[in-house]
Amino acid sequence: MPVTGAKKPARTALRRQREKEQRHETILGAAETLFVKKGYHQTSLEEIAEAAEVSVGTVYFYFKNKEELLISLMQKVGGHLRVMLQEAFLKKQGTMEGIVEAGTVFFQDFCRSHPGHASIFFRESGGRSARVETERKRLYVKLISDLEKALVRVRSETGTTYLSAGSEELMAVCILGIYERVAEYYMLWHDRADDITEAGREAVAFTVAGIQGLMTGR
Amino acid sequence: MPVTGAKKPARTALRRQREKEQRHETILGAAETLFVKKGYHQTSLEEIAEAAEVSVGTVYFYFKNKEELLISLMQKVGGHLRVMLQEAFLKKQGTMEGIVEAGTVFFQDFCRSHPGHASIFFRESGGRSARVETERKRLYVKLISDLEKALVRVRSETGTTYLSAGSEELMAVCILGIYERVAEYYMLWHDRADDITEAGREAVAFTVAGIQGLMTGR
Amino acid sequence: MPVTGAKKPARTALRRQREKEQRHETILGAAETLFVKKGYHQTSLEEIAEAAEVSVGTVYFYFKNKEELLISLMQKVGGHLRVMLQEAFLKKQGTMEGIVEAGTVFFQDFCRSHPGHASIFFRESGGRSARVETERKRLYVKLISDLEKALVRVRSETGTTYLSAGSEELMAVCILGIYERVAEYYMLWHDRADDITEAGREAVAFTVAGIQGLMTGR
Amino acid sequence: MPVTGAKKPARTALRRQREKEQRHETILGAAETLFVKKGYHQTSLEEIAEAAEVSVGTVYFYFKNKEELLISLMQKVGGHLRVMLQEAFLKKQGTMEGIVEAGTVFFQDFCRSHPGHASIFFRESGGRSARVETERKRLYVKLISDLEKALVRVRSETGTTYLSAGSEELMAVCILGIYERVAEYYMLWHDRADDITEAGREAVAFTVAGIQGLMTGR
DNA sequence: CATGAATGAGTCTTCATTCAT
DNA sequence: CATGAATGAAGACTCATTCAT
Repeated sequence: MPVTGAKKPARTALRRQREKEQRHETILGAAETLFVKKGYHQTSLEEIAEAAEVSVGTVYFYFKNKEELLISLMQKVGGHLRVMLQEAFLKKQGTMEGIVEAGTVFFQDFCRSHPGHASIFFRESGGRSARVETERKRLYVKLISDLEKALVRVRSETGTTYLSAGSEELMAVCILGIYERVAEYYMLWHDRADDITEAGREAVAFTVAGIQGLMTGR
Repeated sequence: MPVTGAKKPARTALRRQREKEQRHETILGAAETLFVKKGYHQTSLEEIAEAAEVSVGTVYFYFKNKEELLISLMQKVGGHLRVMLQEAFLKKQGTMEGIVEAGTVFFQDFCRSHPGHASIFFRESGGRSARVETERKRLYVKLISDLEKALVRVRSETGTTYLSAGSEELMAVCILGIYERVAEYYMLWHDRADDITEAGREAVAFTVAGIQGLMTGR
Repeated sequence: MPVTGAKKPARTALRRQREKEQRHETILGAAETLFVKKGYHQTSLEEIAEAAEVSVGTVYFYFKNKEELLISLMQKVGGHLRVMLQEAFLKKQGTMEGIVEAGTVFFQDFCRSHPGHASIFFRESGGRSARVETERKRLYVKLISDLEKALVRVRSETGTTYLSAGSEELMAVCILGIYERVAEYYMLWHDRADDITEAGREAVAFTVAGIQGLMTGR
Repeated sequence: MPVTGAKKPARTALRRQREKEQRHETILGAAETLFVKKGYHQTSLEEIAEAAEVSVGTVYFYFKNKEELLISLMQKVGGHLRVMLQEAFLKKQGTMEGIVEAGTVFFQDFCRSHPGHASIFFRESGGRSARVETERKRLYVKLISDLEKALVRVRSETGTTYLSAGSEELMAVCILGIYERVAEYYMLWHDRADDITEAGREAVAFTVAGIQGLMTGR
């Protein structure tokens, strides 16, 4: 059939496209593994290339430079985290349970299934070049803003008020801080993979109590 | 008098000792300033030497290597922070007010008078070499342990219990996470130097509420 | 008609031939523009391909390598220059006016209509690889030889002699040196596009006087 | 004697200073040799270091980067050339003989004793980075300006006028062009080391005749 | 003790060139 | 013929560290 004949090149092009994306992912994955294990500065591009089973030049074909590799990783992880939290908020929209759900999702799903992600996002991203720092800030601010909005909705739905105009922002910042440190402490330092379940539960309880503590009307 | 003669070298030795300590401090100060401004990896030893108005070799006389410089700094800052918090706890021993006092001291005194310290401790220390990472962990663990003990005392003095055996530890971790992120968010990112006062106050309220939320008996 | 059928592929072949030549020119043109603007070493093959709106591989189909691109350009420009000068000599064969004409053509026509050509020939060609250097020399020698022959003819036609046996060669070299430096000085450095007219006129006068100065019989 | 004792450190410091300068020269010399032999781009910094019998780092201690090495060389050579020409002009101040003297000095002294210098100045300096190009221009402009001033003096001393207001500049440019091409043609290409003597003599004669050709009053 | 010149291993990055599709 | 992804050798440059003076 001529139709089949005509389709062939299209198929090839598609396959190529797919292969290209796969390679992009492979390289990113190799970088992630190494950054988590050895740290950004302690990882050389040659190592990344080797781990991804490509040449150094190929890494540069897919990523402008080493910094871009880290930023891509941060964005991927950050985006992933936002999506997870957002979905949790939506499940129990406008209630404190949404906050609980989000925390649970963070500690049970995000941390447990991608321990490296937390490492990239909370540890490797800090104190690098100006460019990285800017991106890190951008991502944090987005996450905080998401949390803030969820808290605003909780307030308006429950018909209460918070201590001050900036309370939602402050609480969002606190919650992120809790997530961050608890994750690093229990997962990356103590490797108490099962403790994170229990710790996460209590951390969420702490969070909820903290929020309620800043509510004035009831 | 021979006594005078004998004393002279002692005096010189003392002066030398003093000068030595001063130089040590000068170098450490120069490193701190630069690490805060440009980041650890972006600062070269030559820059540090220049800023301290000594030669590169002199820096190596006082510090084993660059890493040691960062570790010294972390220890200095970490020690300073511990002392401040410890004193706060002691003022209102065994009560929740001690926790409040500590938080206040952190946000009002520590952050406001030494903004660079927070940067060193919370940002520059992360994701460096294994050696630095170990030290960072050690310092965090100490701080957490201090907080934990304070919480234990509060519990026993107030005659309550917490949710679980690990609750104190978990809460300590949460509190440190809050301190850390709030400090970076309001001070280092937004440069809202005055907002930290208000934010700090609310963060402390959040903390207290969180702790009380994990108390079971009342 | 079968004739039409037979002719069709021929036509296609012709078109192909034409397209091929066009592409060759397009690539050469893109390379010229970029070499003039950024310099040979500062221009990458990818840039050339992009400017010519073809792929990198295509450039390699038409030119053996990057060096070949520069050499082709040099040959094109050199050939062009030779033709222009040759025509000028022929117009007023064997007289000093032919020399004048050639100079005028160089400064008015060559330089003004193709400022990039002078740049390629006089600036970009120098100090590259051995291969390029050889080619450059070959082209210069040809030009000098042309000039030399013109000077020989002038001498024999006017019935004079020059200072020595090598005078024609020496004068040819001098003249090329004048062309070269005057062109770069007024055109490429000072961008005094109109000054080149006046300067060219005087440079020609200088040249003529120089030649006459080496004539012994009159 | 205590005086000797006191002087010792001074002597050491002086010797160090001298050694430092020597090393600077050694590196510059090694670079010159290699640039002349292989060309700037074909010479790697490692080769330069090896030729100078120092480490790569040492080259970077004395020169900011590779470009700086070339620029230093150009400046050295350019300065040297200027001094030689200047001295020649001064010998026979304000007369055409000064011009003759300068030409003679260029071809006999400069070219013959430092064949590499001419290569660096006239060949290696062209078509490099923007920075180098700027410096090259600056040096050429200075040389031209020197020649121009000498020509102005000749005019005023001899009580003649030139064709136009820009004639001196134009003639200076022509003369430099002649120097340049004649040097490269006879020395670097044909390696007719003895021919340069004869060619130089005639080139000077050509120059003088050219200048006189542009003189209007007599 | 202080100095600062010297080291050189280690890195990132570029880019001409190739070749499977 | 055209494409453009892949290669990897080559090179510039940095910087922590050492050590003779």
